[in-house]
Amino acid sequence: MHDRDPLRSGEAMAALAGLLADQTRATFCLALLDGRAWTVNELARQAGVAASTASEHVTQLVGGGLLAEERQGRHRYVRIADPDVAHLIETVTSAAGRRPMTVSSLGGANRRRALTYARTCYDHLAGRLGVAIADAMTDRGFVSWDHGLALTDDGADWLAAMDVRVDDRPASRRPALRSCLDWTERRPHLGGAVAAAVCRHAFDAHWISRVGNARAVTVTDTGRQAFVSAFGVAPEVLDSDGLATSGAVRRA
Amino acid sequence: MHDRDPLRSGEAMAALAGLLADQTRATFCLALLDGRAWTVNELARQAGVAASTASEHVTQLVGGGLLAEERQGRHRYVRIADPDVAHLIETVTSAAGRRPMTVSSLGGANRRRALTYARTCYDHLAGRLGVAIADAMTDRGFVSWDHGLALTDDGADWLAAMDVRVDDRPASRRPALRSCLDWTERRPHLGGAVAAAVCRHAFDAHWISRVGNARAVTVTDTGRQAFVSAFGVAPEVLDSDGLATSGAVRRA
DNA sequence: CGGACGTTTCGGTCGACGCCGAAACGTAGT
DNA sequence: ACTACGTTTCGGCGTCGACCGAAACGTCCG
Repeated sequence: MHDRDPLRSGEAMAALAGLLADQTRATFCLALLDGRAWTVNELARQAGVAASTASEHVTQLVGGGLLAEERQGRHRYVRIADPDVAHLIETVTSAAGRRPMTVSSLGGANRRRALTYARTCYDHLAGRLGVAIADAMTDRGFVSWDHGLALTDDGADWLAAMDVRVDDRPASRRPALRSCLDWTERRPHLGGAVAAAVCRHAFDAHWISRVGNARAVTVTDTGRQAFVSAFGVAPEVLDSDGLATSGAVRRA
Repeated sequence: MHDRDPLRSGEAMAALAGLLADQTRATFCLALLDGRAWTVNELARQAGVAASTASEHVTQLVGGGLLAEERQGRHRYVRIADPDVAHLIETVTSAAGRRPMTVSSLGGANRRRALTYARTCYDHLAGRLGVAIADAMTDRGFVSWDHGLALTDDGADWLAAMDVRVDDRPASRRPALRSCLDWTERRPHLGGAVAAAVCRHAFDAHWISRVGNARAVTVTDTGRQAFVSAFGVAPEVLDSDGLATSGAVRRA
């Protein structure tokens, strides 16, 4: 067994991918994409495994640098370590979603509905609301897709006018805007530092609030007004049960 | 065993990550990042496994949609299926490279040198040359990093003047420009459709040519002139043995 | 036709790993 | 101090999958 060039051999990549290659750990990561900290027990219940099993998995994920932990009393809270990891997980899931793979079990389509409306994706908005925001900002000329995704000058002014502060000097060169494929809408929504700032602002201004302990969020009445007037989102999109798929196929 | 919500469970993600979670398959993917088609035997030798083993791995990767195959006579050529897959692999490797993980074996540092100078990364340029091009295009105002990575109007004009045709309507919304972390330089170079067009043009114009059957490329004399005059790359960067790290820490 | 060569299939082996329950450990609250 | 509860450690079990060599299969070429 002659040792191989570590650069060409996929040692590190295989080790990292191996952390995501287990159904239970993958479920953990998906759950943690809501950006909040979960306890070991919560994760165990989410994935349907024993607490002892969950503990071992969490230890692995923390050891691999994917999760950061914070111990408080008898609780052990874990969350996604940093935006890079969130991006990694998003990339893998969206790649997985677009690939054939065995079969889609089609079950549980009911519970799905709650999540398709509006939810958080790590630290930004996703679901029909997230996609609608992306569309609306495009229509108003606040973001441009022409040469890669970018915030326009108008967009920067508009954010400043709303007093949305974008974290401009984060660690590790996080992009201001990123396109993030939405796995329910099958269309892109906005990620990156700007989208995170918008999401944070939406929570702070009580435009949206969490429902239950999942990723799902609801839009408040004031939020409804704000999204329609300031963002230019079509009102019917915000009907929590509307089947109108908004004005799709615009940037097809 | 009650079945779980397929949206929340990491079924698909675990399956996809599992394809990359094996050292041998990961090595295949890394090798295939040069963008060309390899035969099963070549991959087997690259990873140091038997041909039969390699065949089975290739079948898995093709079945998972990561690789596309093309059979010619008694040969079976495989290549990365599409730019999305290349992006996936790049994301995982760069995430793996920035993570602690066990230990870096530090061996094979010699062979590394050949690759640090200039190489291809799927369909664009990487290595010191790739990073230098990214820096130069930034300095000349052809790309902007302010609000996400974007090609400026000057950049578009400049490309047109050089007769570099960018594939503008590809499948699956490929971004025009992407930042791609370089694992030898530890700094970003340019990926995406624009960078692919530049790379293709560089080959067509004989600015660069492949050396051996690896990812490494050399810069020709005409290429040297072109990179210095048209791109504004500092000449010393193109010295194949120069230790000058260019004018680093510019966009730090 | 017959050999050379790239590829694939098939058994079979072996190690790695996910899972559990039971018991131990720590913290928090009564 | 005693109880409750979240977490962790430890054996042990079962499975999955990576690997190889040998043999079969195709294609190309002399």
